[in-house]
Amino acid sequence: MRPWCAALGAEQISDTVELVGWVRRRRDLGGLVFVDLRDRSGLVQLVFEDDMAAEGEKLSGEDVIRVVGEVRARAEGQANTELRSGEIEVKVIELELLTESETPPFVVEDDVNASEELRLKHRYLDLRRPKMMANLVLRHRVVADARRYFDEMDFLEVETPILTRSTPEGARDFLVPSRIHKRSFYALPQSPQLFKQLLQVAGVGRYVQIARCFRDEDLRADRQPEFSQIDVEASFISEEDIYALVEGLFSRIFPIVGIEPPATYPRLAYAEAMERFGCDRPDTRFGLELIEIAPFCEGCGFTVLESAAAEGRVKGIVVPGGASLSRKQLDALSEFVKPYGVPGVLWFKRTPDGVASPAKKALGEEGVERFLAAAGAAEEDLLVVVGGREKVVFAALGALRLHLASEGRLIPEGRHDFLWVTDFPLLEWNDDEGRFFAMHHPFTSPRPEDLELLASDPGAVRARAYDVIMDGVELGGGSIRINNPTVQRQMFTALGIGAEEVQERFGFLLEAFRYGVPPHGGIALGLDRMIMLMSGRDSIRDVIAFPKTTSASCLMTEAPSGVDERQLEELGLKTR
RNA sequence: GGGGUCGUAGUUCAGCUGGUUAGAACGCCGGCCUGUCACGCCGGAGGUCGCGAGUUCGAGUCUCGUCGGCCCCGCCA
Repeated sequence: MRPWCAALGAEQISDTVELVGWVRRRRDLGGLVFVDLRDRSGLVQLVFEDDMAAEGEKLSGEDVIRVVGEVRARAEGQANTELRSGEIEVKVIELELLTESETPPFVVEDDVNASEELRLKHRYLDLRRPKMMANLVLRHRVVADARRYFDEMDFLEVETPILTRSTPEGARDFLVPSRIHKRSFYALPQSPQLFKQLLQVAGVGRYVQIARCFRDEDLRADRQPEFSQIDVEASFISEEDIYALVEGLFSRIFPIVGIEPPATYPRLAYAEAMERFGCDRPDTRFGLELIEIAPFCEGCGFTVLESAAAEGRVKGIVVPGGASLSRKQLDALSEFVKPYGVPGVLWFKRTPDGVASPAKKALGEEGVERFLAAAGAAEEDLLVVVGGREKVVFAALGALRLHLASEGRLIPEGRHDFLWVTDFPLLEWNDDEGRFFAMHHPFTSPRPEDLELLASDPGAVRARAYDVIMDGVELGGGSIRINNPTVQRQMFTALGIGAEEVQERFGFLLEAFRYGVPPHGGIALGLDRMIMLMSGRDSIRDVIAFPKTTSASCLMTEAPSGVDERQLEELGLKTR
């Protein structure tokens, strides 16, 4: 095989090699022409001299060429330490222009900042940039190592259907019309959930799949309509087995980028995570934890606080050194929290000149002092307080905490925190629909000691569910599943799904469970987010070869698109 | 569904309170150049100011609408 460009080094000196690749840049000195040749591995410098100089002059950016040349050491002091192949260069003896390139719409180099729109339209050029190619390489290495890891642990990779049936609950499905069965639709899987459970009934015992999942919901920097999971399920296991399995996996793959996770991760109950961080996927790399304020509000003399404490929750954050924030900056904090459904923040300051707060008139100097003392605010500190319904208070302060940390650059460079969040609620009340929904999914096992609450106080039941969090990003989540048909029926009852609907939607699962279902559980890890964190990017688009825009289109293929009338007819469909 | 922000040479951007011929850098084209690696020097071409209305004597600039990119809320695990 031909060598890769960047693989050439001192060992190949005086070898004659054949190279292929793309012309990255030409430096034409007249009778002497240098060309950087690029392939997946990187760059090597070609030299066209004497008779060949005229040949080299004809080349331009992104032309595809084949050369035969002699590897030689660069002269003293002319090595390029920026290049892996910088000690050598290749004196070209023979040149073949395989294909000429038109001038590309943007220069194919790492530090050229073409708009993402343009990069997505010409994704093949974008991927040619070394940083993007490195992301593809990293992704491959992680997947390859993960597969090796699970193979060593006796897991079996099994493919599950992409054309499957629509199930209620969870995200909106992508639907695929059936030509053969008019008015019937397949759905693309939101995850292989039911199949991986059925594989346990089948006796696979330990299942893994790099699975593509589809969810028709609005997009974000970390959300694409199709994404990949490292999907895992096993029989006869407990939470502890899953934790150890995932910790073992991460210890294998994170070192690829120089991150060494601890052998085991701290565990945090959901309720505690919410109280301390206002978030079920806390970033624990910095402080600014939430403080309970409500006990100091009763009878304090400031009606807003009194009623907030009586009807909901009041919590705050102490910002060390935050007393220096200007009025304008404090107003901005209020603006920041408004979208989360609270009226704003109430602030208290302790400065050398005394205390300050918009509530000072109502509370008096002593009142303000009492709040600051209760929150443990030192001189020059700022206390911000938010009151309202529990859900919005947590949402507002959880978001504000992250905002303050990034504004104040409070996250230590190079630090990475891994942790498990456990004991999630089994069910979550939905106001719009007026019923409970499964927080994880309807097959998640309640904790046995909470089982009796399922009928009386469904919201209080804790689940045998867990999420693995890194740096405030949810990398994955899973649960021990229900393997008792009676409990499963109780769960459906709590969800308000009638017996008939259960039979129609999930009959096949319940039937399977009649024939010997092993206790089982699993987890799904977000591969794209994992690669994003490993490569230090802030969007999963950068680690997916051909991603969609935030409006779910592909700028390269212009998908989605209209189709022929005839295709619609065959499917028995009419568009409006 | 809602909010914010951006859209001007091939690219990244500048363009003031509306006013003559819309600029810069990089890229591109031509010329010179034998040790460059962001090569250098000289010269040149290149514009549907996203699109559509409106206000105005006059719109890149103001107003409304619309399309597209990005970020966030809702939604989604």
